[in-house]
Amino acid sequence: MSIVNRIKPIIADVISRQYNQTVTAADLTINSTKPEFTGDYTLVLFAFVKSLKKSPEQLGQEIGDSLLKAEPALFASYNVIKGFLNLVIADQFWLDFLNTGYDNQDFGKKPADGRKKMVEYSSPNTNKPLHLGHLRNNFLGWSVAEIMKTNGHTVYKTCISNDRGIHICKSMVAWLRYANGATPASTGSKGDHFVGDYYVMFGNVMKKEIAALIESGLSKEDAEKQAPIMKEAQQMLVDWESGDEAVNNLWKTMNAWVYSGFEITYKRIGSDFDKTYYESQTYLLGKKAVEDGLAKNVFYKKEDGSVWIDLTADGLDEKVVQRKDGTAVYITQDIGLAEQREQEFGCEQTFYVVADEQNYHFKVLKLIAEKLGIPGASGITHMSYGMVELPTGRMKTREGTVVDADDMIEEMVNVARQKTEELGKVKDFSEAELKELYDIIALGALKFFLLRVDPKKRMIFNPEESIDFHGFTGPFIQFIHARIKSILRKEAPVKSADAGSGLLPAEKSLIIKLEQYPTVVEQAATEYNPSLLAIYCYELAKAYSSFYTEHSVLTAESAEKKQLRLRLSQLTGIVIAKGMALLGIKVPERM
RNA sequence: GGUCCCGUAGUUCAAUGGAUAGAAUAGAAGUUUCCUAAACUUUAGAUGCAAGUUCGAUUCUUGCCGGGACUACCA
Repeated sequence: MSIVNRIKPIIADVISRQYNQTVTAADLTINSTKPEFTGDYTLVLFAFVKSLKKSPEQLGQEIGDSLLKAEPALFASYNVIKGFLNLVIADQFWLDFLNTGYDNQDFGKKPADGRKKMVEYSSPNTNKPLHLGHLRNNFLGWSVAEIMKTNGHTVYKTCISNDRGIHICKSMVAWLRYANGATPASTGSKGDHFVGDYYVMFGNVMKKEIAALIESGLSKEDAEKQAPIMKEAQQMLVDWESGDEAVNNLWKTMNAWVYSGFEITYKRIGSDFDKTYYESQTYLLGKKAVEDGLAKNVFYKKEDGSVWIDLTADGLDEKVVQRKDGTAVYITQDIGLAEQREQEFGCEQTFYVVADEQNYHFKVLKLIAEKLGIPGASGITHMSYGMVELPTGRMKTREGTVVDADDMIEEMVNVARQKTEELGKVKDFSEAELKELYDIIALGALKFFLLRVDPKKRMIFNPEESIDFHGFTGPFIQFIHARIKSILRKEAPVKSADAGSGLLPAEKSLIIKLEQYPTVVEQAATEYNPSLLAIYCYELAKAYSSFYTEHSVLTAESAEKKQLRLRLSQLTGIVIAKGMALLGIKVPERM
């Protein structure tokens, strides 16, 4: 149990008895003591001033005295400043914590609780390569899943591949028209990029065709409807749905190209899935949901045959759930898929890692699922995250302002190589070792950059300035880990010896930070927010860095101090490695 | 028009209603005979505007200004 959770009931009990009031642990506000004051944790007293009818200063003195009396082994001293009771935890508590757990590889890990969760993330379209926005999605989804696993849950990672529809037909049409049979192999390009180029080409050609039609006298609206290439794509979608063999073969071929490209990227960034669903296989599931909804009078049919749901009572709109031609719309497919997955996995909660532009969509989705009485409907959770933008605004495929994922990674690797060569600290590394190190640093920098920000918030990526390996970055934390490993290679802590008596400030700050790790993991899991863990890892590394500069480990003042610092180093190394692993970031032995 | 989100140092990000609003980076000044200087230390710099609730507001409420998303028989 964490120290904060341990002292809370003690304090609540002391207050309750002393003032004859019912105060529970949940009523207490306990913060880390600000560095400019003396203390480890601070109780905020203002909340009790009114009900107990005493001044904050007096309250603080009385509670502080009682705590020292009640738990002399736990509280060393206290001081009261304004409405804050600053508590100093006894050194012996911190030393016991360190000496019993300094080599615990499972620190922060909870036992399995049998609760099942699903995280659906990544979910790409198979008509273009992944970009920076997809990377945020992939890193967030993967990390949240791993954090929840460490928090004791059983987690399934899934992916829905948006592999059919008009957007897929667009790249197919362009390929048919202009490729002359070219393939990724014949052009030496990566499959997803190859197909993506034709998707872009489609847009360019359509723009020209529309312009020509407008020139010949058509209105903009009509021109957009009548552009020949668009009509071809629409016809192709109809053909695809009717099972046309040629179209289906082309579709299979081009999707296979894209998947071969995705596989390379996924492997490199570490994304993995327990199950991948394909829209081409699930898009008909919505039909059953529609019948169901009509039978339950949740949906209603208009004269033209289209099916709707009225959500105005819930503050939303009327939404169409099936077109008049009987085909399913996107949201209905989602309902069908949700139902199927519930039957397959039976998770109490399903996280959809999808950008916040779809907030409305998921509000509607959950409402419909609930009204239909689909099991697990209440567990539908939109893990909404903000989009990644450039300093110039939103990334747009058509305007070529998209930051490609593969290019991005490559550039980070180049910077990692350049910096590493400049520093010249790993000249004895083999080619393979260097390559691995560059990847670790490059992806560490990229993942940390995207994960350190609160997922809910939009973030700006500046290509010129965002690639940094100094300060609040992944490579800084990796560097601290390498330093720790360098010490531990020379000498590791000894199991038997008991270490330390008093704690110096830098030692204590570090140990307090270490003790918080399980609490941070738990919080990151319940709030599904990896940035809490990223910030924590940085603060821990920073605390170690200051400690390292101020005190020598291997040539400590005494054998006892050396043992203490070796243990501090070892536990810090473990927590950094474990914490970063939950973000999908590896840490090197040397760098 | 309607619904929702966001405005914090030059820049990118923090801050369960609590102490003098924290970091990083860019700026200024230092630190290496000593476990890896991708480091450490010091310094300067910010809550869009106006009211309200509160002992206390970056946080809650309202208005204004500025930015964004959604509001398709698209996915």
